[in-house]
Amino acid sequence: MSVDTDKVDKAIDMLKDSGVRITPQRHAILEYLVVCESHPTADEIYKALEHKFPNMSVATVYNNLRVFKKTGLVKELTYGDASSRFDFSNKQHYHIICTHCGKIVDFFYPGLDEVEDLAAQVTGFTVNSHRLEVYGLCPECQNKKAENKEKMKVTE
Amino acid sequence: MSVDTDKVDKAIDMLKDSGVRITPQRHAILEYLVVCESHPTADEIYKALEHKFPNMSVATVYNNLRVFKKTGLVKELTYGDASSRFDFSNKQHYHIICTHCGKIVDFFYPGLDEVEDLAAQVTGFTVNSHRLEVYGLCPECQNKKAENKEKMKVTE
DNA sequence: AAATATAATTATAACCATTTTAACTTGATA
DNA sequence: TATCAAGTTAAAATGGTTATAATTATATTT
Repeated sequence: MSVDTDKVDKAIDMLKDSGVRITPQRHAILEYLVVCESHPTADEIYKALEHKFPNMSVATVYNNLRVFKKTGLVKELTYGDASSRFDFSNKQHYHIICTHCGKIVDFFYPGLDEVEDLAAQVTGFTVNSHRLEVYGLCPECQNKKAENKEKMKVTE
Repeated sequence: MSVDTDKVDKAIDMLKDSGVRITPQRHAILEYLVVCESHPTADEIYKALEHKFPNMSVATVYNNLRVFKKTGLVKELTYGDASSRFDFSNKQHYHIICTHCGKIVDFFYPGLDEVEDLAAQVTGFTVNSHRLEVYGLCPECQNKKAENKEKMKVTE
């Protein structure tokens, strides 16, 4: 709890230093991103806070997520047609995503700087960042799959 | 040309083997994906073929891209709100994307299997695939930036 | 080659995440 | 207190993608 409060306070300070006004809505959105320990969509954030701010607009959520993105506090994970997810992150990390249920789990892996270096050399680009995602089946969905196979055998 | 024709023919055979009917529209979309040597959006494909198929619907383009994706012939690159891009790919490769003009360039980099292995170990997932993108400034946009700085100096 | 069944295509409307707009409110500053 | 910029709100607009239902093409069987 106090760790989270600390995280939020640090983030707030960082925003103030960047000249960003701290409104109650901003504070609440940021706090939720830290506390929820997941990768919520804009709508999830909106719904989670509507009891506290019955008049808050979705636009406010989107506006402020954009503000947070600019400062680097928050990263947006885009998925085509589906909703983006937003990730409050201090440390560089990657995501592994279940292709069956959509669950997202963080993992750490150092040393992809060389990929950036090689890409820069080969293409002539100057490199700023990269994105890596791994796709597969989470343990729960593996079990479900196994159970279904069992059922099939029985009813055969 | 003959290399491309060969690629298309192989892809067609592969589709037939998977029990996919080859319609004129399918053939044209596939051919365009091979020949265009880029990563077109669904709308770009649609526009590129409308002189050949004046009655073709966008839905047909989307439907068939989905069919191609299922067989593994085509990969979808998603970018949140913006249009997906579609990539006809035989070899495993990655993309470097200009954050200024949006240009996408392919590059090769072997040996990210270990990332998959580590992610699987740490998370308990079974891994199928991964996605890596590098972001930066393409040479052209680097030049433009440099030119603008020069201009600033002159008019100062 | 004709008949049949299945799959694909078309045109249109619907969907839904996100952004835009314009009016209004708040907060900081002079 | 007046003023100005920034933030918020509510509603409408945007735009990529998908669903629907009717029509047409394709493959298979007779």
